[in-house]
Formats: sequence, structure tokens, C-alpha cells
Amino acid sequence: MPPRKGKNQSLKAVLELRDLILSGKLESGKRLFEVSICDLIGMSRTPVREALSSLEHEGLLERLPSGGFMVRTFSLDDAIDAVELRGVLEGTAARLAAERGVSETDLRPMKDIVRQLDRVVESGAETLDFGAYAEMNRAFHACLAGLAGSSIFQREIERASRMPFASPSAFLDARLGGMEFRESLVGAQQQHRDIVDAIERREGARAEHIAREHARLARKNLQYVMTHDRSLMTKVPGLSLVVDD
Amino acid sequence: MPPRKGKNQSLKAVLELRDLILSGKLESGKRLFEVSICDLIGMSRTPVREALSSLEHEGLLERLPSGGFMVRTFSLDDAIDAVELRGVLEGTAARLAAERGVSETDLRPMKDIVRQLDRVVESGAETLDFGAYAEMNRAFHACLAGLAGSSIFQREIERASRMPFASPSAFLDARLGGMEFRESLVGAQQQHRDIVDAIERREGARAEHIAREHARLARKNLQYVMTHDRSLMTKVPGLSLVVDD
DNA sequence: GTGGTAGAATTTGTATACAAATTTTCACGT
DNA sequence: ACGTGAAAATTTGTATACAAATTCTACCAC
Repeated sequence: MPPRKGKNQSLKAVLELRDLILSGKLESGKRLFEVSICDLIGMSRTPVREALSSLEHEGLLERLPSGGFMVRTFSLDDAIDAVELRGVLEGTAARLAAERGVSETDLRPMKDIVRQLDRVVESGAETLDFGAYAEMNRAFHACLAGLAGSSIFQREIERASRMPFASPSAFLDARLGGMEFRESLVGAQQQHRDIVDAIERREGARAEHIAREHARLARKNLQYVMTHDRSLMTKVPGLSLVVDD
Repeated sequence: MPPRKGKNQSLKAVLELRDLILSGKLESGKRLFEVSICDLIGMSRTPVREALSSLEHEGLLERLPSGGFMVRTFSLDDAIDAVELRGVLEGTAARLAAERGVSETDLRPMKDIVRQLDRVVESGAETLDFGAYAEMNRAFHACLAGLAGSSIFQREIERASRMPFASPSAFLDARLGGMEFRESLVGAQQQHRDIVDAIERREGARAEHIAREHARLARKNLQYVMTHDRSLMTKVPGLSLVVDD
């Protein structure tokens, strides 16, 4: 096991455990034993307990009525709702940015990101640089979360995006190679451009609706993986937590 | 200090501390010392630390970079955004309930609540039973949160409503006596009726917009208290955490 | 074989002891 | 007077010991 960043043990424990959960190495639905985890990641119970409590608040663990925790499982409906939640929150951030107004200098970084994405996309679907797109996409969404200038919404968007499989780049990180998926990125990038345009023109409702619909691309990917090619489930972080009802 | 419900110490600590924070008894902006808190509520550091961590996730505390916690302060803009957040989430719950459809039996409890609220309101603004309205209002919003049948949104609405001063009944509990406030309840009740109507007719967009606007009544109250009668600040739970920039 | 129960064995929840870090105090030099 | 910096005093972070609760096991009655 590679040593972990994070200055204190609790943070290390959160990072280690989050990885173990999202990669499906901690079987979901079964009770977790604190001492086993202590052995697994090599520290005492105190920071482990703190980490477990954090991950419960984060929504990855469930507290059992009789004490202790288990890895939470999600239905497909839950996963869809988690994506919808992110869409609604990002949509609101976009609307507020438009309504409240954003200075030219505040919008500059986002425009730069969009320009870079343009360059990635214009090479065409076949030769598109996947990793670069994923990185820029992540930056775009981080930027959008901050653009409303609201620490409340920024925080909540970050929370919602930490939900596995609901993050803006969940399906990009998985490097799904399918051609139709690559082509969808061209459409996604058009939405990026339109979101910026709507914010700039202060068209709040338009900005909100495009951002919402943009998130629903993730829903489409989710449904494709779950109903047409479940072998991809292990490649998308956290998707192993989704089980049929 | 009266003894507390809550089977384990950590839960007791959360309840006690939440009250102390929301009532403004724990000065915000200053560092909290674990041992002082232990003395204050009479237990050891372990459950207190767990409670502090929980309240950080809840958004009531801030973790200091050098270690430890302090009571978080909110700007008026933060408070307004917290209300908007609840409105957006409740609006989404209403929309999803309408779009996905709700059976007659599932809608029954909410209709009953609305009928009861009707009876409270029809006596007129002067003689209106405040406590009864507050209780029914709480029930209405709890019901709405569950009506979409989505555990994800239910959970998030509960989270957002736990934000002090953003809860649906924050200003009702304060028993603001003003006549214009009492009159606003008649309009609020009309919105309750319309939300149910929109859900029943499966008019998703309408349901969403009314629920959003309904939450903005709280924004109006918030702004009234903060700009016209700050003496009321201490009566609304958590409003003591709101400070001018 | 099934159901129930006492007791053993884990396991969690809490207190406390100890180590590491941070803040405060205070003396010193400029 | 005012920084500077080292030592002292708090305070947090971590490990561990102990108590309470839960789960498991095995035995017995029916």
C-alpha cells in the first residue's frame, strides 16, 4: 500500500477508505469492523472512527441501528437522482451568476477553459484527447460552482459532486472508449459555450436550463452502462455501489 | 441544565451544542476549547470531538487551520442563499413528484394537512392560531420532501432545512407578532394549496416555481428582520450567527 | 428439527493517558 | 518601544484501556 498524503491520520483514513469504497474493495451491504479497518490502513481506532463518521456524513456509509457502519448501496434511481441533484445545483449557480452579474475579469478564466476545450474538441471525435478533455471539464465545473459568488452553493455543489458516479467527470475518468460517447462530447462542449454565453447575457433561466440538461448527459451515460454494458460498471468510480432493487 | 434525550453521549452532545450555537450562547467567531465544552455539558472529550465533527459537516462549525473549531458566522448573503437553496431543493421535490406521479393515497396526508391549515387560516389574520400553523407548516414541508419518493432529495432537503434560519418554520417559531406577518400567512397557505394542485395535475414546472417562490417568503422575513427590526434577531433560531460583513 | 435462552466472545462506545503541535509568555537585544 | 525568539503552558491529535452493548454459540426443552 503506497503511503498517503494528508498531514493527520484522520484525513489519511478518509482518503484511504474513500478509495477502497469507490473502487468496490470494501464489500457494500456488509458490516464494517473497526479493528479490521485499523489493521488494513495501519492506525488506531480513534482516527478511523472519525473517518467513518465523516464518510457517513458524505453519504458513502450508513450507520447501523445496532452500532457500527456499513458501505451504503444505491439503487439506479438513487444514482439518477444524485445526477439530477448536481444538475439542479449547477443550474442554480449558473442562474445566480447570470442574475447577479459577473465581471469580465471573473468570467475570463471560464472563457479560457472553454477556448481550450474548443481546441481539444475541434480535432474531431476520432482523435480527441480524452485525458485533456476530462481535465478541462473538471476545471469548467469547478469554475461554474464558484461563479455565483456564493459560498453556500459552492459548498453544496462540491458535496453533490463528491457523490460517486454523480461527479461531472465520473464517466470521463473511466475512459469509456465508445465512439458515440466521444461524439457526445462535441454536444457537451456546445453546452459549455452556451452556459457561458447565457451568463454573459444575463439570461438566468436559459443558463439554468442548459446547465441542468448538461448534467443529464451523465444520466444518459449512467443508464447506458447499467442497461447495455454492465462490464463498464467497475471502470466508473463508485458505480459498484449501485445495485438492482 | 435539564437532562437530555439521546441514547449515546455523542448524540446528546450534538443536541446540546446545536442548541447552544443556535441560541447564540456560544460566541461565534472565537475558538472553541474542547475541555471547556466537556465541562459545560459534562462528558469526556471523545464524544464531544465526535459531536464537533458532526456539527462541522452540518455547517454550524468551521475547522480552524491550526486545529480545533469555531462557530461559523454567516453573512446576510449567506443566509439568503441558504433560503434559496432550500427553495430550489423543495421546488425540485415538487417537480419530481408531479413528473413522476403521486398516487391518490400518497397525496392524501398532504391534502389533510392543507385542509387543517385552511381551518387555521380561515379564522382571519387577527385571531389566527400561530402555534398550530407552525406545526402544520412543518408537517407540510416534511411531507413535500418525501413526496418525490427520492431518498437523495429527501436527505438533502433535510440537510438544507437544518441550516439555521433557513428552515421552513424558522420565522414561525420566533412568533413574530406583526400584523403584516400574520397576513402573509394567508398568501403562504394559498401557495400550499397551489403546490398540491400542481402536483396533482402533474404540472411539474408550475409546482417547482411555486415551491421556490414559497421559500422566498422566508427571504422576505429575513430581510425585514435584518434591515428593519434587528431586535427580533435573537428570537429567530440561529439568526445570531448572521453578522454584517 | 426447531425455538429459546444463558453465557461466552466480539464489538462498539467512552474515558483517559500520552505525544505532537500550537499558542502564550516573557526575557533579551536592537 | 518594539520585534525576536526560546521556554512554558495550553490544546489538539492519537493510542489504548475499560465498560456497555451486541452478536454468536451451544445447550436444552419440546
